Amino acid sequence: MILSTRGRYGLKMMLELALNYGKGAMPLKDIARKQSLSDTYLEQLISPLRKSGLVNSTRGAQGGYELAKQPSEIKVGDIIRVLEGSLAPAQCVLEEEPECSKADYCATRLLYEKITESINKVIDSISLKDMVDDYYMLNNTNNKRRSENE
Amino acid sequence: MILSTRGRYGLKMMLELALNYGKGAMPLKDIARKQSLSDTYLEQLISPLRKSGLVNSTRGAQGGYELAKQPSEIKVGDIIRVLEGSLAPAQCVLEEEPECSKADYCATRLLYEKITESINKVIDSISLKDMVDDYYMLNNTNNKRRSENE
DNA sequence: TGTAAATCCTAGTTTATTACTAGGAATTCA
DNA sequence: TGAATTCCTAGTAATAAACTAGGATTTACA
Repeated sequence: MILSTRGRYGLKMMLELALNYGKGAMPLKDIARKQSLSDTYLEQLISPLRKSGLVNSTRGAQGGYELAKQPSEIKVGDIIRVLEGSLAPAQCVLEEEPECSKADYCATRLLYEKITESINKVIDSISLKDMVDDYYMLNNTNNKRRSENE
Repeated sequence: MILSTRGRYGLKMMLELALNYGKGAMPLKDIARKQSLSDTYLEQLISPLRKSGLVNSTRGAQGGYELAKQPSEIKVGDIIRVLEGSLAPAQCVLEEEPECSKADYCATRLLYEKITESINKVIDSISLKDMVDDYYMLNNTNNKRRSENE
């Protein structure tokens, strides 16, 4: 499994905020309830998202969170990198000056670089807007669960 | 980090065996020494590789391990999947009948499927032979460390 | 035929990471 | 003022990762 709950729950949260985009602040408890997740845990995850400028918060009663930019301007990669760190297969790919003390390290590093590049290409090409579009597409054609549930 | 030491050490081992391909069995201690890794730990990793038919073993004195197929026939993906399991971002991608109880699960699942597909494309297109070629290419142009060291 | 060099197997142990929970301070609207 | 909320720090419990230990089995070779 590449993503831990941090990344997976974080993506769900951000999708929820994207669905709510333009409708004002959404309290964390609402997000947690909609996704059946622990709100105290989500609190831990949304904190770095706020600090990295992806979401804005409003404190106090009637407060909550909202996206800091348009959904189309937030890439899945931005979210994942904040919550999981870089999705590299090995440390050496992340270093400025990787010390490949043996040549065979480099042969595996080439591989790791190719994997990293390929993952980044995907997660940096998909925005929250794309996910919202997918969401509505799935919702209208395959099922009506959301409207039934809520 | 996508790969744990299992995958990373496993790849190193297999690259070592690929470099030794055609020269008979190579004892695990030699591999461990060349890669500066614990041989008792590598023992644990090579066991599933043998059981999955990627390496053959010869027991007893003068025994060791060798690739069960030509390096060109062993893909990096074969090795990684044996040692790490499938590189999927989330469980639901691996399931036959993923139960997306809410539609938004599906929107993230589409994303996970795209990531999975992209990773598989890379790791299933690179063989041990490719890595060996990279190894010699790096060794001849960038450095001579290996020949100095051994 | 004995011995050293190997693989093979099972079961531990330690360390690190993940996945949370708890409690309370600060802020803001009604 | 009081309820609803974010914000912050520190803990804890559970799980997974990264090894280690010990011994049984096999085999080449002197």
